Amino acid sequence: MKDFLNITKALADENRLRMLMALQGGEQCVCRIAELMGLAMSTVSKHLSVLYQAGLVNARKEGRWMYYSLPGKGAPTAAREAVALVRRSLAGNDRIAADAKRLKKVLAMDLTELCKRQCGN
Amino acid sequence: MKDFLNITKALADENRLRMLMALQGGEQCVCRIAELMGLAMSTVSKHLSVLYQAGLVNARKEGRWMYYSLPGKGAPTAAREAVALVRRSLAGNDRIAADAKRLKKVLAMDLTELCKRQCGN
DNA sequence: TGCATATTTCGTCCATTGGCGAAGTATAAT
DNA sequence: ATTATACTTCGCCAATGGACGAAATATGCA
Repeated sequence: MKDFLNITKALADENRLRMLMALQGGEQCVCRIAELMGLAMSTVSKHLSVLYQAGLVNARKEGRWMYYSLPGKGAPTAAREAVALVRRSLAGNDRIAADAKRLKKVLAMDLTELCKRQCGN
Repeated sequence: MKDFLNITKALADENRLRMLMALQGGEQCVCRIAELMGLAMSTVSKHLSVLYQAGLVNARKEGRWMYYSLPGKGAPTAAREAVALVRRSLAGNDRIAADAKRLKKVLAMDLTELCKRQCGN
């Protein structure tokens, strides 16, 4: 019960849903997601932590960067099914589409440049 | 997005999950659920309203009683899939099993007697 | 019509949550 | 070693959410 509730609570926030959907484009570091969402890095970090606690994202550290991604086949069933439900339910959504479009631009930006801007904020 | 968010928010509460699961035993009026959950009737009514707004339960009025039930085949896909996920995820849960057991006792109680007690509270 | 009663709505309280910036932590580069 | 930087944690504030009891709203019954 507690596990499933962690999942549903993690999904009960628009920004976290947007982040999950954005991760469909592959793993991302916190900076890029902060840039995409227009939120403070600390806020994004917290959101990703909530998603991670619920098992809805993987986390991988590489140097100074943390890469978050959607859970793979090894992930618990409940988490995978939840992510699948989100994907199906938000597939055609306008906001999500706009995010995906904007993500491309963010991906084109220079990473260190982008992070510097975020951190200097 | 808003619709799906309504669903996830509705599912992000333990008592509402318990109510959804309890409705697997068939449609129930507010009194019985209040008795089952040990919550004030106003609280239960609000919870059911949240579930209803999200499309996760049907509501049927019969005389003074409101009967809530799980959505049927006519319900939107997102809602039906969400309920299905809840059912799968909480199927073997202890608390849910205890609720189901207790629900039988509640069903055996006299309805008007039970409601009188709830209202007099 | 008036009364009983099942449910909803309202007002209030307290706990939780999302947001930010500042401070802390860990890792790379000089 | 010192500095820079990507991220997390902490402390705070405002907004939201869940709980209750009281008041309001139906609906059936005498």
